[in-house]
Amino acid sequence: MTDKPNESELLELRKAKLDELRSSGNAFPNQFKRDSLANDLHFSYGELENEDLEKKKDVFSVAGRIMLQRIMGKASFITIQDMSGQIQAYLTKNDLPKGVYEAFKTWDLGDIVGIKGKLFKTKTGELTIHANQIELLTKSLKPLPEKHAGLVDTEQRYRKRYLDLITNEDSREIFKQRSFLIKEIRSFFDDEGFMEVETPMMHSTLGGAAAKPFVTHHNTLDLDLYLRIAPELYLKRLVVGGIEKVFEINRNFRNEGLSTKHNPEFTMLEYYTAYADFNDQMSFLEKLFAHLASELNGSSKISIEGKDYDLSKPFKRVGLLESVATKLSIAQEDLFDRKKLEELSKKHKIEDYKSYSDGKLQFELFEKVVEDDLIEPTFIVDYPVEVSPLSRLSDEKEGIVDRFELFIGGNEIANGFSELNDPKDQAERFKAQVEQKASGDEEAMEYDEDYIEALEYGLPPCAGVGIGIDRLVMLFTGAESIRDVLLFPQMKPKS
RNA sequence: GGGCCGUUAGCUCAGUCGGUAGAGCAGUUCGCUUUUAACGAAUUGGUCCUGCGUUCGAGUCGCAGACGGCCCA
Repeated sequence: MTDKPNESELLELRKAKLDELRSSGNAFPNQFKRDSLANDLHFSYGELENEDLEKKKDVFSVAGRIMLQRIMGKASFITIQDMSGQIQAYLTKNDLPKGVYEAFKTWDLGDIVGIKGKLFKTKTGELTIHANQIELLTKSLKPLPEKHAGLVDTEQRYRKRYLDLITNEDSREIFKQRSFLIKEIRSFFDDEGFMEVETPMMHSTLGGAAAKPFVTHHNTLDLDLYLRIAPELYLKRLVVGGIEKVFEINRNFRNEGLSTKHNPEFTMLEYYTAYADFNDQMSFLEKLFAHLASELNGSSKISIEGKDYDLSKPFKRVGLLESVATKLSIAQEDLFDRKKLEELSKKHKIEDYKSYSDGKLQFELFEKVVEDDLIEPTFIVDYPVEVSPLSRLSDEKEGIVDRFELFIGGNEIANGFSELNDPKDQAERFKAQVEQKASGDEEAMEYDEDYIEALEYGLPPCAGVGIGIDRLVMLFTGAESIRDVLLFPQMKPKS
């Protein structure tokens, strides 16, 4: 937003204050050194009494944004906020250098200050820094949102996330937890002997997931490229290359609508383990989730929709067809009867169902009727091969692949399978994808010749998993919208 | 794409039946040396999202649009 021709009175006044600072010296000093964070002081000295604090005689320097102020004639309290939390400072005319208190009184909420002084406790027991020095480090020109309610307007919270972060502790907490979870995931995979990699974000061949892509253009190569929809095919090339345990945490881009569960760019964890199968990966996921819950909350329990679930217990495992048949109170065989399948598809409003294969219809029905009800952590297994072009065929079940998806709280959280490492089979699956694309499926993959060649050198038996990090964070923080776990969710520009 | 809801001061929100636009916070001025959503007194501040229409008169009613939220597809 640019300033309007006739700027508001508030802005004008503060700009005048800043101009005065400019004319009387450096308005944006950069020399102040902080040695303490608010919460560290509370932690280290919060329990001490005034006698002990007086004996210490330590001088601390803190810095942060003025959030609250209680100004009296010759003494004031202000509350400043830094990245750790808040601390109160006590300023008196007599204890500050000449003229500083008078200058301070012209400062505003939102200004960023540095303070030096000793600690003491007020008569209500609040740890406070008694300033013998205070310096205005950055003048804030725009007024902060309301001090009690904070920034409430959802749109503004997303568009001006910095204001949301300044005023809403809940929001700060979610992003701290997000950072913590990702750090824990990294250390978990590190401990398990995985190597983290980064693979291309710009792909010349589309693959690794069923999704519509974004297209961009490289000028000097004069080449259209896709923003990646998944890193899968590159990560498996790395397994061919001998990185037998590999993972990547990075962005994927899918050209789909926006919703409380979808953002066009989102963060995905994918990992691949050589000499493991999809059953091993389900066990591994159970271990990962129990670990994350206990590291984040100190307990393996998480709360979903007001109910507690213990992630240290094995998750339920249910066959996809079984779940659909149970939900619809029909026999599983009915899901192989083309006529009955089409009737069900029509009834549950699946578009274009006539052109879909049986397996695709079974999968679509599952998504329509079962998915939302999978609140308790549940592995759905036995996926149709038609919707799993990169998964290894089951040794026992015809038309079924060694694949699972993990659902918690009605959301798909993870997708994993034993990897298809037969180059001939993979080539045929790609061809089928190309045919589907030709017949109008915008989400189908392209034929990746280079990947087939990699498979021809030998991909060891392996299994891989993808986890949507944003949805994982939603799960662990209880956020109801993906926008609440993304610092800058996609928004339409305001004209 | 469809339905419902929202958009009023910098922020949080009222606004009755269509009849001069309101409060709290923030700001400004004054007072106040242990306050803490500091307090007391005074006071400034409006493209009522945009456009068109109905009407003597629209924040309010109608139509169209923008942006956002929720639900559905």
